[in-house]
Amino acid sequence: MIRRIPQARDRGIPDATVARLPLYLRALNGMAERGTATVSSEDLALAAGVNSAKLRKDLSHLGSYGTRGVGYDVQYLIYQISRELGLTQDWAVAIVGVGNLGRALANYGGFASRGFRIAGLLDADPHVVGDRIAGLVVEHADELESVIKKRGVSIVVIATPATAAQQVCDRVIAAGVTSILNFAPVVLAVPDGVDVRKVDLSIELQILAFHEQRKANGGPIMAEEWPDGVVM
Amino acid sequence: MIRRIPQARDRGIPDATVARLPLYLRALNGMAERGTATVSSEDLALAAGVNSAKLRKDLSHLGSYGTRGVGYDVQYLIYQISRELGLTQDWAVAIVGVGNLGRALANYGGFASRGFRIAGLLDADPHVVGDRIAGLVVEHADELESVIKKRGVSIVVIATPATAAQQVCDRVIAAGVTSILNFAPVVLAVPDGVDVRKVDLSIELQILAFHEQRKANGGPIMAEEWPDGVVM
DNA sequence: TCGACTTTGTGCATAGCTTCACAAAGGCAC
DNA sequence: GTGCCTTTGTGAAGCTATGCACAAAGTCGA
Repeated sequence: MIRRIPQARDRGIPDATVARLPLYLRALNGMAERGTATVSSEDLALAAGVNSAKLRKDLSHLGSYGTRGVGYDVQYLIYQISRELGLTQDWAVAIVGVGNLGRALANYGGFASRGFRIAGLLDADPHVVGDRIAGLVVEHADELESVIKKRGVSIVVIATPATAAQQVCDRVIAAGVTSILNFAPVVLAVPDGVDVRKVDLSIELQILAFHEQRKANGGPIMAEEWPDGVVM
Repeated sequence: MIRRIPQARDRGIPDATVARLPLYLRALNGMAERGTATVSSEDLALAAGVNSAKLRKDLSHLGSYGTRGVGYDVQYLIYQISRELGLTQDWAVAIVGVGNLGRALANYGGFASRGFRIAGLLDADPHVVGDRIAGLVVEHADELESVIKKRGVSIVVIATPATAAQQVCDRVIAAGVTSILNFAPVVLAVPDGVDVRKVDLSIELQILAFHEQRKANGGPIMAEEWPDGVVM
């Protein structure tokens, strides 16, 4: 779950908008690569898979960066969104837990290109410590606090088994980290002021199963359960 | 004209509720393992990391399964939520793209325990085809349609590079699949009736970076001073 | 049986998000 | 400049989600 942070009154950008900005950014980067100079809200919305009114309202929270009758300058908008998201600076990220998932994350190219630098890989298993992955040597989990402090890590990714997650979480918070991305299937308990985002692979499948079952049953309302409140 | 009135037993369950049911289910499973027979909304909400009123409202969409003065029977509630999510049946899942992420997914234990059976691993790379992962032999992507049809695959996980994702998507839809979990960083174009859920690792980090930047800048007060800072 | 106590299920107010629809603003041709 | 065209930015309306607060419904001891 995401803990809400008190936001600026004037420039408090809605959470729903923040969650979509990376989407716009990716669509814009694709356009920039293809040499597109300007783009209308209609076209950008299409590329990002949202409705154009929503896109315009989202962008209006950042400022008035479009030109009426023309659209948005691709490069300028990339810059503004990047700045808003904090991607114009370099973020040092540590990944704790170098199992299959941790390795996948370490090798994922989408991080480096967006200002996220993997500054440490840590694991508690002596058999894994010392391995070289994505150009980094895996360090022992005992080094967690020192890695965080020495390398200025401000975001930690937890990719450990569920049983270890809370302990790792407590330690990184004690070491001053306030942003955590959690892949372990547990609800982490954190004090106020710490942001936790959770990615749960099995939850997504369960949501799909729910909808799939519904399709298979021939519609949203099963005859046997037809409610009294339905009016014809 | 049919008008749907939100009500207990109405099968139209809000998306926000569906997204939380797996969370409750996990908390309940933990309690069942520890031998807890009944649980109050207060305690279950605590374990799932939500507010107890929200939990009760969510559960009320499934039906009236609690006992006032006592709480919810853990086993019974597990059954009801599982049934609602469609987890009492077996789902055959195919994973396309056996890179680091595909391997991580294939080895992830959280699937099998919830009725998701990995029925196929496919990849286009001849060097990977034939590898044995999590008890399955990787098959060539050319076999996609036949694997889907022969093994009754109803959910496909796309863990390919971005460039291959849309093509894979088109093929699985043509083969009759209507539920897709996409890990590739692209917006998939799909016809009506097809469900796509997206997990994007870098988006989550970008959202964290946004909040982290806010904290670092001293919070709401500072925000007011940015707007006209940079001119292009 | 009764009364005290616990906990659910939900009406209601509020907050947040989405979408529509259009005036305002800019470009462009002449 | 003037008029026309395109597209933004946003007020307002409608919809969905959240959380409070409490009546209703149950348990339990005496």
